[in-house]
Amino acid sequence: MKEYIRLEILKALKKLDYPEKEFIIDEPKDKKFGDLSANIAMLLSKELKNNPREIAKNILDNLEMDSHKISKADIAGPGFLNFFVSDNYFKNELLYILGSEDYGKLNTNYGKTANIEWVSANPTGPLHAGHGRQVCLGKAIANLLEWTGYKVTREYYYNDAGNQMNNLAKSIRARYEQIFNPDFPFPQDGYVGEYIKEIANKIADEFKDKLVNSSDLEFFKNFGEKENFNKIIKTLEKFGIVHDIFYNETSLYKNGNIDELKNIFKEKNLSYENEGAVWLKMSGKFEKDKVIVKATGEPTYRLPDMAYHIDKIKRKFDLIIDIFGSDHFDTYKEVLFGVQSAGFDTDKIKVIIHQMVTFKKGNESFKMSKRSDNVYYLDDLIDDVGIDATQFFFIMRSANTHLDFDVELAKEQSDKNPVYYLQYAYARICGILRNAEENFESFKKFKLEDLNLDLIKDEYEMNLLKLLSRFPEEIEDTAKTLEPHRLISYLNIVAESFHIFYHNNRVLDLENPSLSFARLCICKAVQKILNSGFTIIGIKSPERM
RNA sequence: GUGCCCGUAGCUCAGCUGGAUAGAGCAAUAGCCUUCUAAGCUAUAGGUCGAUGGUUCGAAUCCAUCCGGGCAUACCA
Repeated sequence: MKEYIRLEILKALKKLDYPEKEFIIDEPKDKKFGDLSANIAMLLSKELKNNPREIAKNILDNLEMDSHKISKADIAGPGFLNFFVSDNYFKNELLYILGSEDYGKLNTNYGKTANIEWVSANPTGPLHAGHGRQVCLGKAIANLLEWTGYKVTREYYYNDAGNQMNNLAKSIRARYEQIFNPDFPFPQDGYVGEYIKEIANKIADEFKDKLVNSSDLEFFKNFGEKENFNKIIKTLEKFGIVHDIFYNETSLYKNGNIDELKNIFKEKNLSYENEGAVWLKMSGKFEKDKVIVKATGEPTYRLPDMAYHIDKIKRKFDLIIDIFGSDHFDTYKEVLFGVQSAGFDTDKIKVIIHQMVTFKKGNESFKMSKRSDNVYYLDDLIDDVGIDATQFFFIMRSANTHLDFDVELAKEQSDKNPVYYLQYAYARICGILRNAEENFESFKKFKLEDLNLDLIKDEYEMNLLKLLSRFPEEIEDTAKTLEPHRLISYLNIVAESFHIFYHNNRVLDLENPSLSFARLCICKAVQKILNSGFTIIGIKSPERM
């Protein structure tokens, strides 16, 4: 509809010999200004040295609108062109919603491939609550991309060769040794969580004291990695997240990609040795050059990260998405810089940075820290508030603002909790449909062809239809910006409008079967949109609450 | 110090490709259940959009400076 109006306005501009200019067509906040509004006249006013209202009038006089689509157009305020879309347009859209399998599913990106890499926590321990934000964001974004036509590869990258993993090995070994000798020293920067002891106990159960005084750190590392990964994957499964590919750092050594990249930097004279380490020139874009290979001969995380991104580029995805917390802000810039220096195009890579999360129980807020023993794990959070509330709370705010996660509010099984507002609307509709199915024999024989659209005229009904027809556009916007919280705002308005509709219009009425059927159809359409929306943002559609 | 993010109602936050009277949820106050789920609806109250300048027909939105908070600034990842 927006496009239609835009085209017609452009035609009118041509007729008037006005210059063509980019302008905005948008829904005005106030309904009295119509369904859509264009600001073209104000934008032209300076160039034409004329009063915007007069320009608007000229445009309006030269507009030829199809009355089936636009019932009225007028001028208001400083020179807005306001359009009133005809009710029939929305009613036809209702038929379309009811008739199509997945209204709002776009084919904009049909045939394209996307890779989304997220979570990517190293297997040094279970996911903590703070990880939840990117876990949930990534899940929603991956769904969203699929909904717009992308073939999506979900990927998890982890470092299994670095210092952190050595640290894990040492920590587990120390806990294991302590079982037999309580005085065995624990490494200074070791991981102090209880889960390390659990892993140590498991080793002791299986191998008894055979590994005491063992220098086989590799064994402890592999054992720990496997244990931690099982836990991480179990947590992800609770969200229904399944990664297609787990990509580990080690494979980049095995296939020679890291050596190859090292050579590219050397040949291009972008790296140099100093104090035994290899440094990458950051050519003034960063404060100083960065180490890519330590004096010990071990690469820092940067080099494998760069090699990994180059690998993703070589796999020819049309879109490559990374999700990181803001604490990785600098590293991703370094990595992209390195990839570019090596001669690869990073245009396809989009990085989503989310800000940190603070958790609040009542007035007490607490932060995540792996160093402390007292960690709030993602599993704990899920146990506390449930999977849907977790998913919802993590994505209901824009990723680039700090998130205050109110655990008490999320736990609340009541009207206070914003998740239930949405889900309740859905459950209510299911209730009505059940009622129709069970108690009103007469509706069963109605078919879509029997729907009398003339019976829909009430403002609450029309309001809903207008909202529903906006769904595809909302999907497109949300997908373009990769900001799932926008979709939540929209679904909120849909739910609200439904509740108001419900309150004012009795749906099932034996005296008025045709009207009841019409309203039932509206309910079904709302149900479809809500269900699609919930599926994308990643929460359930409960039939009863 | 430098880079990035944030500062909007008592609290948590939407709104930001400039547009008409700044929105929602929670909290507060007052109403609505013999009728499809009251996890709902209705109404009232609540604001110098951090501050100051600028850009223009028009700024919460763009620019500059300043103030406040977060994150980063490792031969950890």
